[in-house]
Amino acid sequence: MDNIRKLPDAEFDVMVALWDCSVSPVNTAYLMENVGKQKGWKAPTLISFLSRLEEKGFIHSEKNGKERQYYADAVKDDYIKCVTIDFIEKYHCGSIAKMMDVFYSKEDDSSEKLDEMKKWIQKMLY
Amino acid sequence: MDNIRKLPDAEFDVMVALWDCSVSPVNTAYLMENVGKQKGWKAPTLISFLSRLEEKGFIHSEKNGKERQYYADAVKDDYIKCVTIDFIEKYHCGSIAKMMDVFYSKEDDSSEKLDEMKKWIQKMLY
DNA sequence: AAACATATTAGACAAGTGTATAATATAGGA
DNA sequence: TCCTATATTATACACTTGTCTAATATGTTT
Repeated sequence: MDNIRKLPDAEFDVMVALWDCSVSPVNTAYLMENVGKQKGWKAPTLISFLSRLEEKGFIHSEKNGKERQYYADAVKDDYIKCVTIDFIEKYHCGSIAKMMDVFYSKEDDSSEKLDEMKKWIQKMLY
Repeated sequence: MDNIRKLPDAEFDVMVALWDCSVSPVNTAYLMENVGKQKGWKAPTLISFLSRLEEKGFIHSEKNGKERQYYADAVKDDYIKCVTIDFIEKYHCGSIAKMMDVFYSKEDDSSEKLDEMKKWIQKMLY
């Protein structure tokens, strides 16, 4: 329920890489391979983001020889849930239904979002 | 479908005030009354945000005597729709259903969000 | 031990954002 | 017309974010 600090884009991308890898810890080389490269970052750029994430308490690291190993501390689902709640609050008065309205208009009653939601509800109800 | 530029928090708050007022144009005094005051801004702070919004093409203004009148140009629903689509893309792989998963867990089958969605779907289906 | 290769650190810088102070313009009254 | 009150403008400044270059540290090879 606490308000997790919202991360800037680049730091979030790094977190995703950390969250989505099967092993832990990982080193900078791994992260360069998995996000840095696609983003076109130089190694110090990546490490800069990692330092900031560490300051913010999202990760911690250990020096191992000349390398450094990184561990994610924040929990992905918790973070995503927080930002999602904040988002709905800010842009849709806290109402999921209001948010859905955005995707549905009288003229367009073939909304894929509506279908998607129907399926989702069905699944939830069995 | 264009990617509307995402506004920083303070500028968005000003836009909301502009969008949600019944008249147009409005002057700075009105906006101070309706957002500035609650936020604790000094007049030049508000005007600073207004100038930036004008640069970004979200509003335009006309000088009238010693005052200035502001007009919203961007459309609220369009903007909200854009940021919402971007959000779902970034945090939920573009899937509303995945987003709903965040609010639903096996242990907690009394989710209010689920109820809200059931009602929404019902309404949509009549 | 000296030299190399490579990873990390320190520091820097521009752009964007939140915010304000000081300067200027202008409507209205004395 | 001159003064006053008030709105606007011009600037400025600190912090955050994205990004990097130059400096430093360390494991490896000779």
